[in-house]
Amino acid sequence: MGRWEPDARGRLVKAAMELFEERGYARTTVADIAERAGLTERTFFRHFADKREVLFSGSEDLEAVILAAVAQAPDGAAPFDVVLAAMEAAGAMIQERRAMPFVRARWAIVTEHAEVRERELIKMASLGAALTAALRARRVPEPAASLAAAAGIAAFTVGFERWVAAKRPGDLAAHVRAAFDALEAVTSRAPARAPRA
Amino acid sequence: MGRWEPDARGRLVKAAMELFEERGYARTTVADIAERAGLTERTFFRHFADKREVLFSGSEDLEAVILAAVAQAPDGAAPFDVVLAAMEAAGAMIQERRAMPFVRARWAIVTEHAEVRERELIKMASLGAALTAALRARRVPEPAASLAAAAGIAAFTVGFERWVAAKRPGDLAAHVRAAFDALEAVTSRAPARAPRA
DNA sequence: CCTGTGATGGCAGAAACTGACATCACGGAG
DNA sequence: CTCCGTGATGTCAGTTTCTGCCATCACAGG
Repeated sequence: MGRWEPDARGRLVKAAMELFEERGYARTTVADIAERAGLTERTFFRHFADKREVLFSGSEDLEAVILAAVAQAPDGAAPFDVVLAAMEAAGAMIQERRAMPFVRARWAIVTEHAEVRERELIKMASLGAALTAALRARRVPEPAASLAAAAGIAAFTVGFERWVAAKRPGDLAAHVRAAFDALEAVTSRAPARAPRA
Repeated sequence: MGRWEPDARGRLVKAAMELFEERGYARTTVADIAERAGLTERTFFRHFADKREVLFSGSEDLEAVILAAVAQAPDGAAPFDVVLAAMEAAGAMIQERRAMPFVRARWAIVTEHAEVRERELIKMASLGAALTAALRARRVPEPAASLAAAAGIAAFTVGFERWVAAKRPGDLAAHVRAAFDALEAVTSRAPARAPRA
C-alpha cells in the first residue's frame, strides 16, 4: 500500500472539520470535503456511511474502553458501580485526548444540527446496548442490566454537558461521579412510599 | 375549508402506513405516499418535515399528556414519583388508543430502520427536555431534574419494550412501574460503598 | 362584485447517496 | 521477469429526498 497518499480516512476527517469550522456544517457538501482531502465524493462514501458519520470517527475506541472497564471490574461489584467505573473510563479517555478544541467544535456542531444530534443519540443507544451485553455477561439479569446501562449513560451525559459548559474545564470524571451520586439520590424514594403506594 | 378533500394530513399518514406494510419503509417513496393520498410530493413536505416524520404523528399529544400529569401531581411529591406518574399517564394513553396493531407495525419499522430509530430517539430526548422543564417549574433543582427525566424515560422505554415483546399484552402501566422499581433497586448502592469509596 | 387568504400544484434544482464498471499500481505466483 | 489477482480509487449515470419560487383557484369577507 503506497500507491495513494496514505490515511485517506484521516484526511477526510481533517478536511471535514476544517470546512465545518470555516463555512459551517450545513453549507459544507461532501464534494467539498472530498476535494479538500484530494479525493472524490464517491470515495468519501466508501469510508463513511454518510456525511454525519465523519463526526464520529473514533467512537469505536470509546466503546472498547467502556467494555474493557467492565471486564476489569472486580467480580463482586454492584452493577451500578461497574457502570460508573466504565463511564469514568470513558470520561478519562475523552479528556486525555487533549483534543479539547476538537471536542468543543464537535459539540457545537452536534447541538446545533438536529440531524447530527440524532446520530449522536443512536451512537449512545448502541453504546448502551453494548454495555448491557457486557453486564449480562457478568450475570447481571434483565431488566437490571438495561436499566443500569441506560441510567449510567444518562448520568454520563449530564456530567459531560456540565463539564463542557463549565468555563474552567476541570475533571470530567468528577462531573460524572457527581451525576451518578445525584442520580442515586433522585431515584431513591423516601422510606415511606409516595401516596399512590 | 371545503375546497379539497379534508384531512390531508390524516390521509397521508394512512397512505404511508399502508404502503410501508405493503412494500416496506425503504421501498416506499414520498411520491408514492402522496399519490395514494391523492396529493403531490410537494404537499407531503408541507405537512411533514421529512419522510420519517409521518411515523410520529401524534407525538405532540404524548408530550401534552406527560406535562399535564406533572402539573397534576401533588405538591410535595418526590420528583421521581412525579416522573413515574407522568410515564404511567403516557403508557395509559398509548394503550387506550386501541391502536395496538398500529403500535406494533410502527414498532417493527422503527426497530428495523436505523434512520427511523434516530428520529425516535430525538423525540424521546425532546420529551426529556420538556419533562425536565416541567420539573424545574416545580422547583426541582438541576441536575436532579434532568436526571429524573432521563432515568424515567429510560425506565419507560424498558417497560414499553417488554410490553411490546410480551405475547399477551397485559397492562403497559404495570410494566412501567416494574421498570421504575427495578431502576430504583439497581441505582441504590449497598449501605457499604463500593471499594473506590 | 372584488380581493385577500390559504392550501395546493408544478417545476427546477441542490445535495445526499448508490450501483456498475473502469483503472492501475502493487505484490505474489509462476 | 512476466503475468495476474487484489484493493483502493475514479467516473458516471441515476434515484430520492428536500427546497425555493411562482401559479392556481375556491372560499370568505367587505
